[in-house]
Amino acid sequence: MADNNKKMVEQITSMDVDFAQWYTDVVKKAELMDYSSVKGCMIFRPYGYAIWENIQKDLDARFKALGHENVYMPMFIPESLLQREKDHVEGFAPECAWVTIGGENQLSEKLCVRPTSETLFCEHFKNVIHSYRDLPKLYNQWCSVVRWEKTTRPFLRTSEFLWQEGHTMHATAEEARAETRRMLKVYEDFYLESLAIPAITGQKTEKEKFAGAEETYTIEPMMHNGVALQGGTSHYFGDGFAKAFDITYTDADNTVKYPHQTSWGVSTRSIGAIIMTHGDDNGLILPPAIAPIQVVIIPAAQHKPGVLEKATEVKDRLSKYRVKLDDSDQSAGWKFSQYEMKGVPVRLEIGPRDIENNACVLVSRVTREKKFISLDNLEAEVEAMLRQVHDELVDRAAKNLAAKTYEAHNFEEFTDIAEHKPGYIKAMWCGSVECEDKIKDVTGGVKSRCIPFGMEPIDTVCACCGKPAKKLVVWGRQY
RNA sequence: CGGGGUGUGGCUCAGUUUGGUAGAGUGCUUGGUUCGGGACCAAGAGGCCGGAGGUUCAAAUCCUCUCACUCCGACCA
Repeated sequence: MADNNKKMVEQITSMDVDFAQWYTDVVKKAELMDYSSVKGCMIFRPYGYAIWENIQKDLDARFKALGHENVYMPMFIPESLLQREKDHVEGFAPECAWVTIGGENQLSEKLCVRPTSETLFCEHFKNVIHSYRDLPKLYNQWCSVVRWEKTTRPFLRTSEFLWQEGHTMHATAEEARAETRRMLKVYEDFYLESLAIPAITGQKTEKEKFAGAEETYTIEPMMHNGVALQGGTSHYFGDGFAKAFDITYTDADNTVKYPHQTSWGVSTRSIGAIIMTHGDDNGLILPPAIAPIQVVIIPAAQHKPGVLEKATEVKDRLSKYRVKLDDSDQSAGWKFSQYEMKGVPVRLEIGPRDIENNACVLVSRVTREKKFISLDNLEAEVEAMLRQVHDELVDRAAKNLAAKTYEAHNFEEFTDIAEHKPGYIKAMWCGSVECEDKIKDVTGGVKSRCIPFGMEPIDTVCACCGKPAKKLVVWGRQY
């Protein structure tokens, strides 16, 4: 192995040449998805869907550990129901798909294919919440939603996408606010621990918050090219929907009150985040926690007696992991490239020479370094390398995030960075929509990502207008 | 929704300028030799050229309309 960084896969466009084309190449070549004849919709192929299943399992366990229960709501929303909350319908109406015909008859009321399910949950909450004893209600649903997008890209923006949407009702505003923040933390932990993606978290500005919400919180991972991806959001609704839907409960003091509401969601867009955060010119790199195949075993000289037997034995010893033994008759080199393209975190090579020495070879997808190990230490070495892959991915992503986060103290600095340096810009903000609009206008698309948690002010005046600053905001372009 | 690009065997594309009835590589199938970084030889199968209409003796090629994908904006998870 003279050059570990040599590009083996000619079919994938280099990231540095054309990031968008690289992305499209990877999702296709890694067999994550395919296009369908339905405009704006995509097919999840087995490997891509398996990633989503692992994400689901992981997140679902985190939700259930906190007491959330899964439910399933209808996929249609009658027009009158959607219109109950004014801001909400204004926000979503432009991207709704409508059903107007049932069978062969015109419907008396058209049905929206759900773009999100707040209204359906509220209609139901009205029926099941009567007493303070009925609260909190901690619901979640796994489903797909439809938003009639004008431009689509695999995983990042499709007309139909898969997600989970949590919807909760609480007795008090404090409790609902705490839930909103708690679920954002769940997302933050999930991104870091399971997807190996460190991210900035914080609150959305008024301009960027969810239609109908009082407060929106967000997790904003940065992709390899410095562009942001909204990775998940958590909303606090106050009692706005409760009032619009007339949801009330009788409190312990026998007074009638409105409950307070939250919702929060993560979608299949998170798969796009994985691809664009970790991938390289050889293809996908999957974090071990959600990789459909964590270890691929590739036998060398597999036709020679004893090799496949030994490889199978190794596979059995690693049964606590998701392991695949590829004994197809492709050449070993072909298999190496194939599984690198598909982002399998750890490759295990075993051939006659290794078997003679009671050894095998482990190769990390991140560094592609070969490590010769004794079969005596097999389990521990595999465990260590999987952990190492995860840590290296986190480390690499954190370095990228840090390296591409800049500070701007005035408008000239801001526009200069926006034009020349892809990434995040930390800058103080006066709180006005005018400054947000101006920045977006002048820079051609840089928007406020969030008012981040845990960052100190860097100045006293707004980087845009020079008036006294209220908040530090992280700005950037987004997918 | 505005601007660009592309639609030709499964995939990547040539052929379109100058109409003459479809080609390459790769993949696939079968047989053999190989096998530790995308192996080689041989023989095969597979496309009425995105769709509709028009011009013409003749259309992948020219004209009109349409659909899809893709990139760049605006909108959004």
